[in-house]
Amino acid sequence: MKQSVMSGQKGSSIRLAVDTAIFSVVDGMLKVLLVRIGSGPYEGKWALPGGLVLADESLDTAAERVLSEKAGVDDIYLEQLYTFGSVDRDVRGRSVSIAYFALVNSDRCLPATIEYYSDIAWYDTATLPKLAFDHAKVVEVGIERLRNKLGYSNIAYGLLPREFTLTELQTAYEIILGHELDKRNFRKKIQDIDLVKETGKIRKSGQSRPARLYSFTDRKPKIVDVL
Amino acid sequence: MKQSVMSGQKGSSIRLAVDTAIFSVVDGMLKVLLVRIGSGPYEGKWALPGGLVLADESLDTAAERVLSEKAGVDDIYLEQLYTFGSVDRDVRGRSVSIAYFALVNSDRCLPATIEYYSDIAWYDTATLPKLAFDHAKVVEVGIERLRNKLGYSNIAYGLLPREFTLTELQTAYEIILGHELDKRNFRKKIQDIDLVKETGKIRKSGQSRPARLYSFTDRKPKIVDVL
DNA sequence: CCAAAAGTGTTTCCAATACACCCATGC
DNA sequence: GCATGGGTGTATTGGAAACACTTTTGG
Repeated sequence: MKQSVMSGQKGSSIRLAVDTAIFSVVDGMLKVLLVRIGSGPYEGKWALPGGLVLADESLDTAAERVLSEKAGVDDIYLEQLYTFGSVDRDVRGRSVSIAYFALVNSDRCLPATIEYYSDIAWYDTATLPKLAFDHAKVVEVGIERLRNKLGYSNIAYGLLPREFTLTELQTAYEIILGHELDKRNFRKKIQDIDLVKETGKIRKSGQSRPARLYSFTDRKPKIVDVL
Repeated sequence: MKQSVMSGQKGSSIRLAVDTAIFSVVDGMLKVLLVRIGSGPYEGKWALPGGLVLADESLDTAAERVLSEKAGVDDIYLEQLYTFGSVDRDVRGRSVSIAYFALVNSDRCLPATIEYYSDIAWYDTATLPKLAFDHAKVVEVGIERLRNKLGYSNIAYGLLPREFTLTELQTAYEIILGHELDKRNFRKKIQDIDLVKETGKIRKSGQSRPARLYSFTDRKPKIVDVL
């Protein structure tokens, strides 16, 4: 019983991967970015973008690199979600995956939005195809994290463009939470807790009153009681 | 850009470990169980109990096994906390550690409470020694998780004996949260949300009024609005 | 009857909810 | 002048917070 920490066992040679669930609000739906696997036993299946962790990079760095290489996005909101390590999660052999959670602005130009890429696409989270590995679970945990965190943080800055109307902000919240919010109460709360600031600009939107444009007061993760 | 998922890189041979921060409320303090490292570059340093993940066990299983082997505890509250993977977290070479978070009842007989073991001990979280690796960070994240979760779950069942008084329950909350609670409001809330039930028994405690004994209605993790 | 901890009710206040109307613009 | 979405104020209510006294026991 008097052993030292981490002694006695030989190196276990478990493959270590990062997989990221990238969420965005597109066309009034909460979507997640999927890629099609090109070879091996999972060929043709959809999965989250992911890759192996290299020996000389941290987990966060690995996630950023994979995001850039596989999904073509950089500098987006990214946080660690959960680590999955069932023995049988990958038929090719033992692997452990550190799942990440990312958010992109709907206005960002993504490869997936370009026709050319037939093996990468946004999928509505409400109607996902069967996913490889345990990625369905990753998406589920990711949505849960997103819903919770909307309520007590400014995380929404990762989803909206730099400037937006309060109606757009509210709509994003409604889509993610899956239910409607009272307009007056929402605006009151948002303005109470200095989550956003007026830009002074307005946006004309056809035959109706123009809307004021806002931006987040802070584009770094912050804890605030939003709802 | 059209690569498949997890292809192209060779196996990275990163050592994979689990490390667990085991918390308990002892002698009016929030304590964490530490073990002394017996050999190698970290010899003599204190660290969380941990060990390598074996090739044929899941992460949760590895955490349970290590808990049993290194700390002598079984069947306690355990959940995954966060995964740490800085490149330089271990001078012996690249390693990634899946940190776990555990709770034990103060009445459970632990090896650490027996004089014989000089290399395992409960430390007050307020006055920890320097810890090996990034274990100080693990403890910090664990305490944060514990504090948050007390407020919206029945997680406290992991810390209290099967039967306890409401004063004992309140005291545990106060110690962990680090501030006092109003007795009447606390009891009102606790009784509203059927967190605990009366056992019918009472405990005599010297020259004062005997206290009713309660037990948790549920000893499985549950989401409830406690505070 | 005194000490020591258990146990209980009421008032106050603030924040969440519910709800309906006016405003600015384009056509 | 009307259709469209933008923008605001108030009344109600329910829960959190603050607060003090009575009860039961042992010595």
